[in-house]
Order: sequence, then structure tokens, then C-alpha cells
Amino acid sequence: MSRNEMTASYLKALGHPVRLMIARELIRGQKCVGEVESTLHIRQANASQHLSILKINGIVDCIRKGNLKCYFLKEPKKIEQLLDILERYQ
Amino acid sequence: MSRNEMTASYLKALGHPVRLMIARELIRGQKCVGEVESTLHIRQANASQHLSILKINGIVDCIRKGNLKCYFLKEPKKIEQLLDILERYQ
DNA sequence: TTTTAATATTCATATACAATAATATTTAAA
DNA sequence: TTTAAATATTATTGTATATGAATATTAAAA
Repeated sequence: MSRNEMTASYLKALGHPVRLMIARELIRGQKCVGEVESTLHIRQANASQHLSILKINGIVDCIRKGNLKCYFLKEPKKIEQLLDILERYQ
Repeated sequence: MSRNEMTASYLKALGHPVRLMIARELIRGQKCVGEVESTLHIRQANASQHLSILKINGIVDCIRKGNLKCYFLKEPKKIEQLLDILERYQ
């Protein structure tokens, strides 16, 4: 996979309103699947699937905490910077 | 359309290898459809379609020059900054 | 005004994606 | 060791996307 394809895939992963919103939420701190589910008002399976796509693309990672699985941004500064640029009033 | 949806749509438009490559090429300067076609080795219709998606999402704009249509990045600095962040070694 | 070059659009088809329901897995607590 | 809670996976179905071929449009040149 070329660098261009890697970057495109990363952008594509973020380029879905639910996944982008998940990323926004994770800027505020790590969340378990159930919290993502209830915060975004989506189904459990759907939350899990979107988190999986973010994980595959290196946007999030997770750790187990008891019977919860906590997802967090792998590079929170990077995501913040991207959003700053994307949503900066220019 | 919410800000989140707008941003997601923008990311989605860039999140295709051909369109991302078009954006890269346009950093170097404006190009007409035929140049995009030959540079990326894609069909004329396909180039036109991808450029249309980039235009709808406010990533490029175009001006007619004689019988050519020249496409250019609306916010080249923004695209450069995005790529810098995305592809920076961290 | 016809013709030609450049670009856009339409149509068809194949593939990918998204959401849900149902089920499976995993872990901890009872 | 069962049970329950949390999460993941699978299967299904509908929708969206990507591409190419064919056709239409547009603008300039002949």
C-alpha cells in the first residue's frame, strides 16, 4: 500500500460523520464502547464496527479495563490539529 | 448539514486515492482535465467525475481558459497543511 | 455555419459501505 | 462453574460509490 493510499484510507476512515464524531469525543478522553454507544445514540454493534474501522486505520487503539474496552486516540494532537485546520474560519 | 457532516464530507472527498493524488498534483499548480487524465493515467470521464466531487466539496474550483477548463485548489495552503500533518513522521 | 477538441453527463454494472438483528465471545462476578 | 454484562462478529439487506462506454455539451477554429 503506497503512502498515498495509506493517507487516503486514513482520511476515508475519518470521513464518516459517526466516526468523525467518535474522534471528537475521544479528544475529550478515552471512552468504552458503551459510552460511545450512548453518547452518539447508535447501536452497540454499530459503535463496535466504527471503532474497529478507526482501529484498523491506526486512528484509535484500546485497552481492556475489567470487562470494559476503552478506546482512545493514538495521536490526539494530530486529530486536534487536523480539525483545527479543517474547521478554521478562513 | 451540520459542521460535523460538512467536515466529514470534505474528508471523504479527499479520502480516495485518485482524488487525493489530484489534490497533490494541484498543489504544484492548476491543471486542465486532460492534464489530470494523462498525469494520473485515468479515463477522461473518470477525471471529470472526480474533479466534480472535489468541486462540490469546495476543495477545487475551475476557470475556463479557451476550450480548456483549469482546475485549482481553492485553499492550497490548507491542503498542504493537512498533508504535512497526515504524513509527518511522528 | 460546420468541424473539432475538450469536457461533462448519462447509463449500466460491479463493488463497497452502512445499519440492523441475531448470535458468539469474553471477562468478571455471583 | 454458572450467570450476566460488555463487546465482537456474522449475516442480511439496502444504499452509495467507482468505473467505463457511450453520448451530449461547449467553445473555439476552420
